[in-house]
Amino acid sequence: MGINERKEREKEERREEIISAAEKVFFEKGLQIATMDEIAEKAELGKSTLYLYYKSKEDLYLAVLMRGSDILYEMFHEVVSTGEPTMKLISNVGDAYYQFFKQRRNYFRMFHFFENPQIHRQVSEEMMGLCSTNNGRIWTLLVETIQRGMDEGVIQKNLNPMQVAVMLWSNSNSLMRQMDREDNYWKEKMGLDLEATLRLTNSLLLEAIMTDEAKEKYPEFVV
Amino acid sequence: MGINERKEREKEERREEIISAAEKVFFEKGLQIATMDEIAEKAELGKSTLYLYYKSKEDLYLAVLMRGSDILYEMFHEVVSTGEPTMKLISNVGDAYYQFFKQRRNYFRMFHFFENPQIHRQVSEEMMGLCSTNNGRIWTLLVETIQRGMDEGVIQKNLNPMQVAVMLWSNSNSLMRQMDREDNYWKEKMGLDLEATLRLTNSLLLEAIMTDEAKEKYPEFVV
DNA sequence: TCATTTAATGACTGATAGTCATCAATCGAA
DNA sequence: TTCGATTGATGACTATCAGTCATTAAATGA
Repeated sequence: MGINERKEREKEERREEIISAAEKVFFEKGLQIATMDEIAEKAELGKSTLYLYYKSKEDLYLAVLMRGSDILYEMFHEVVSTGEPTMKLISNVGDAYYQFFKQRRNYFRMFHFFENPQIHRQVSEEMMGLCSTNNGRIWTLLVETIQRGMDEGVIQKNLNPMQVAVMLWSNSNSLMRQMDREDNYWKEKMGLDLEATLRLTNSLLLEAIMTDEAKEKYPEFVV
Repeated sequence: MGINERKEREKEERREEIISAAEKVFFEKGLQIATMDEIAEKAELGKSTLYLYYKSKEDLYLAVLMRGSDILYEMFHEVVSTGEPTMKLISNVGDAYYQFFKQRRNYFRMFHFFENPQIHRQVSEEMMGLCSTNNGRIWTLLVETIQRGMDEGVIQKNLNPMQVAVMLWSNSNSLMRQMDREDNYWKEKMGLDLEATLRLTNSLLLEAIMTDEAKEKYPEFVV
């Protein structure tokens, strides 16, 4: 039955076309201001057609967003697969997230969706499940890397690896969010370089979770 | 001219009534789902009347939010006025923010508004100005306290006091935001206590910015 | 050839932010 | 006290937009 396979493929292609059209509009306008009519026009489809593929505007938004989390996962995966010392890997993952922020700003912005539960009214169960799986991969990768650091004795063993992951993520994420919003305000009005602040807090936290042996072995991580 | 003063007073009272009605609705539904019709009904006024007092739903939202930032300012102000050692003050301010989070959850949630610039389309210049002033007071208070810590030699002098303020705020805020969203998820699915994570990161950062003399003098802040 | 399944759509509904012409109450000058 | 003017309040309206549904068009295969 080659016909069914072709149809399946075409359907998948159309789905991707819709995501690409939506991406353009969401990048430009954000979730609130983007309209399904505009996305439909950009996709050269009727608005109703979009609803054959996605149940709501929010679902479609998440479909775009997942392209972003796939990219982030790949970046992290590449970083932790280099075979460098684990302490360096953990530090590099932080740098990679900053790279993602700088290079994929539009996707980074979309991630804010998860930070504002008030928007979630129209998200379908299925889509939320897909996103959870996607995010889970990233968390697993982070936690495993930190666990490895503990096993190798460079990270203090009395800490909870997930706690460390949340701590580092939370800190980076929050400062980058602030940079995205109002970097210029802090720089010009307050004379404060948020990028430097990010580097500083990362260093302080990293140093705080290292073992004494690791500090001797890797003095470059000691402020 | 007692009449004009009475009118002025009545207008101010009505303004407060509107804010109180809006507060109930926004607390219950959040910015997106709350409707001006519902607020008008709760205030026992016509919807159009609301627009005589506030230019948009967002402006009204910010009027409510500012009640929250006034409360937070008062809490911080009380904490830093106790005359305790500055190191203790800085630590207490962190605790106060956590108290605010626990006791004034609804206001804490509203603060998220500032973290999502995509919502801001309808905020008037005036209202944004009022909010900036309000927030400015809080930042000034934080920065001054940290500066005092530096002057007294308990905080490392090579740091930028504003940088330290942003660092501590950003860290607390981010973790509390996460607790608000999905504390149960992390607790039950991941076995992770976010409150403990918050305490840990606060301790680590605080210790990292202290001078060596301060660590000797105040060993309770050393992990 | 034609009935059936599938994909696509335009016209529609319902909800809601924001506007505006009009009305009502209060005020102050004559 | 009277009446024009000012101020406050409102209901009816518009514009916008997410989401629905009956209908149409196209592809399929018996």
